Amino acid sequence: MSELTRQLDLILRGAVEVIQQSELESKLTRSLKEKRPLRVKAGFDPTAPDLHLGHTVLIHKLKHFQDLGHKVLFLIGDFTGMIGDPSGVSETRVALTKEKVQENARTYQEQIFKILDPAKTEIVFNSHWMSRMTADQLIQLSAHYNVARMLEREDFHTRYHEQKPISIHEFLYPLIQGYDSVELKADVELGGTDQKFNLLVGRDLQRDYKQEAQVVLTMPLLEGTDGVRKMSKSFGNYIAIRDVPNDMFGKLMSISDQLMFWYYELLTTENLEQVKSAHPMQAKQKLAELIVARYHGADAAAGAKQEFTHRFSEKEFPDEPDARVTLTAADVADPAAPAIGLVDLVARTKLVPSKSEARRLIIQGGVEMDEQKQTDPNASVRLAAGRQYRFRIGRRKFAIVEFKRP
RNA sequence: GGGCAGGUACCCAAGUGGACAAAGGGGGCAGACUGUAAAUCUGUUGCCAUCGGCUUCCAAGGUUCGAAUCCUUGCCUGCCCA
Repeated sequence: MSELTRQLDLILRGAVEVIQQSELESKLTRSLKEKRPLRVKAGFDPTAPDLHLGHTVLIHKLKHFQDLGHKVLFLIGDFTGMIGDPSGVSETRVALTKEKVQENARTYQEQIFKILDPAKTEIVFNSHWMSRMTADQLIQLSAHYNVARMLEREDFHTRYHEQKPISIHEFLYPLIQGYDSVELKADVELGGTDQKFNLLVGRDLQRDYKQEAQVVLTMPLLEGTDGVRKMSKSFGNYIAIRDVPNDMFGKLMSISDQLMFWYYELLTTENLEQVKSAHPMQAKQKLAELIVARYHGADAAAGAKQEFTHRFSEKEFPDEPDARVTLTAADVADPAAPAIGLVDLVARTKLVPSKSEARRLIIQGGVEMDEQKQTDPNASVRLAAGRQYRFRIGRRKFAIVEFKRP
């Protein structure tokens, strides 16, 4: 197998689309001939320094390029972040301060270098050139594109037709992202399939600025734990790299079997045939273990697995409860015969948002005290000093309650 | 600048003077079922509480015995015309 084919194979693995493959081939050929690494760019939003598994699909692809000897330009879109991107329609993002951006950047590094090789990675900030751009230059830049083409972007198109707001500055985002490629002289830009439009703007702008157009490589979007929408912090369906081992493990175990295969495909190098022939539950546990081990180490993974089995499979009380409450004489009506309403007690654990919620939970059979289901919301619990009461509150939360005499 | 249509609970969305804490769907939570899942079914989903009470329908005022519903002003969004 020629070196070119070897490189292409790895680069294209898992990719959705390459625009244009012939350009990629000639860039690679030239790179090999001139021993000049390709400049591979991918941009990230600094408002969400919590990387999740969705991001790692892209980061792993960057890693592939690195392994092939190319140079990774990890772009942090701090300029755009400082303006605040309102694209979620519903919520306006808060503009970030310089300090916050710096802090986020450090957080990024800490996380991405669990995957990438620092020696072959350059972290760049687009504020570096964008904050120096004059209004004059910005207007010139915007003259390189027109509104009709902007409206081709699906997101804009849809919102336009659904009569939802589109701010002017949202039009600037694709432009700025494209211009970043010009500044960086990117050979290749990676992005999720949702980024396709923005990536293509980069090609157009590079041509306008008399550069060779970058190759665009799109990667699939990873669905979140709900299996429907893309993984995103704002949907609350994400698994963050920095999730503690137990959470990470638990979240991975809660995905559907179907989604599990997809995760295997995009996040691991496991042989898919073998995965499919294994028992789904065991396969899922293995996936969870693999991923936890990647970010937290093998010991943590083994621990998380054990904890999970203990807590959910066997429904045993965990080593460390989610809440620990100590009651004193001040919490009971009659210190001589200490007792407290069940609802109040459950609310005291702070594992439910309100007393009404506690009441509901009890009525619905979601509360156990010392392995006994409690279904009477008006019940009161008699407390013996020094004794620990073990509560299960809801599906997966546990609390220890103790009454202490002063 | 002018005209028109809107702003309802976590989200979408009904309601257009009293029976509205507010239909329906999504999401969440719980129960059943399971493989710990998913799917499905059932219940539940403002707060406090024993009856019952309290605070909500963009904001502030007003009309009324009574307002999410009517009026005024303001803020926000969309469409059309300039």
